Amino acid sequence: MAKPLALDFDPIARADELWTRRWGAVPAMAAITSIMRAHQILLSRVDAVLKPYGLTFARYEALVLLTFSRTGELSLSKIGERLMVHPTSVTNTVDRLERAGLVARRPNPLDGRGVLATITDRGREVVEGATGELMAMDFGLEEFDGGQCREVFDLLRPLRVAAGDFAELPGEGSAPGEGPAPDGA
Amino acid sequence: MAKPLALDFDPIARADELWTRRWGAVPAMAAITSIMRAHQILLSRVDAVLKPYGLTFARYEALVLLTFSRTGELSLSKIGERLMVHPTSVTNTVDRLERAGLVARRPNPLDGRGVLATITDRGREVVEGATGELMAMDFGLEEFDGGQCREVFDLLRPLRVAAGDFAELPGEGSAPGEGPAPDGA
DNA sequence: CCCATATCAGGAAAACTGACATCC
DNA sequence: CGGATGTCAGTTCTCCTGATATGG
Repeated sequence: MAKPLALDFDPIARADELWTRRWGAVPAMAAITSIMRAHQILLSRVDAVLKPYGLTFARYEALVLLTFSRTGELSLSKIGERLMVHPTSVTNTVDRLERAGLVARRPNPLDGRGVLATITDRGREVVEGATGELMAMDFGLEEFDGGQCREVFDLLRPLRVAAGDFAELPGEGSAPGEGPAPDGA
Repeated sequence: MAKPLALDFDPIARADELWTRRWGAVPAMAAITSIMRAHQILLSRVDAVLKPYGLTFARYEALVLLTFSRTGELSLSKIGERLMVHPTSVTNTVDRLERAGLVARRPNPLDGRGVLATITDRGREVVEGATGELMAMDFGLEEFDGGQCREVFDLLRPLRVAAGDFAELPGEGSAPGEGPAPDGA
């Protein structure tokens, strides 16, 4: 597509060699660099698909989250909590979704301080369309099968636990996808 | 540190359940979300360490790259190639490093179009100090051992290959750090 | 009163596009 | 000339830091 293969060697593996020679073995260096680059690649792939919908991945995630709630609405604080983003970022995200007519704001009847974001019909249409395209390209992970995706999830999970994203529940079982649900929904 | 455990469940696993119920199993969704979040966590950890040095991770990477070259200097185009960033981003990064006195620019004597970025003595001091601190905290991957870091690298490598970062060389061996891993997958 | 919720102002960082001068 | 190298201008997006009005 764009670049016809810039390098004839793996830049991260090369850096790891030089690093080891100078400062000793630091496997974490290759790992973090890999994650950074993977993030960059995936974000660009996904954003390219989302662009025609006027969405970014962050906005898309917020929209999906709303479709997951029974009533189609959530308080901004809950959105921030689930998506692990700052309150000001939530405000910004909802602002843009609102301006695009994909969500609507309304005061929380149960809490005078709070604001609820409600997904609109157009919002649901957009999510539906974008999701179809994203699923068709496996969210940018086309070269990974289900097992490898699962490996990524499992491997990275301890990091999220350590970061305090959530408490490890002993009885739950961490499985996404399979688990108690076989396939039939 | 900051938040006392916001959730009592794994938000990604939860999303995956709801997703499966609505659109069918899409293991890529949990994988990409995990990578996005891991990126965010690691970047915030590393940037916190780098901040006192007036560095970001991107600038730190550029600085390290310069120490890897024998002469301590590289053309901007080569920096961009290795770090996988756009020319304008390289210009910006070098601008800031130059303003901080960590690198110096000079015209490339071998190519009138080119510019070389040379690391200064202060630049070397700063890299040395920052690297010591980063290694002490395993680049934010303290909860991972060497084998797990290696797993992350191996798992994510096909993505970089597919993105055209570099050509897969058959004779080379992909191993960073040690050679053939004992832990046969 | 203290805390939570949300917003606003403003700044920093990174990425991208397009245009451009320069040189191979 | 076509192509590569940097730079500049300008836009978008995200994140973060206060400060603030309002309500629990």
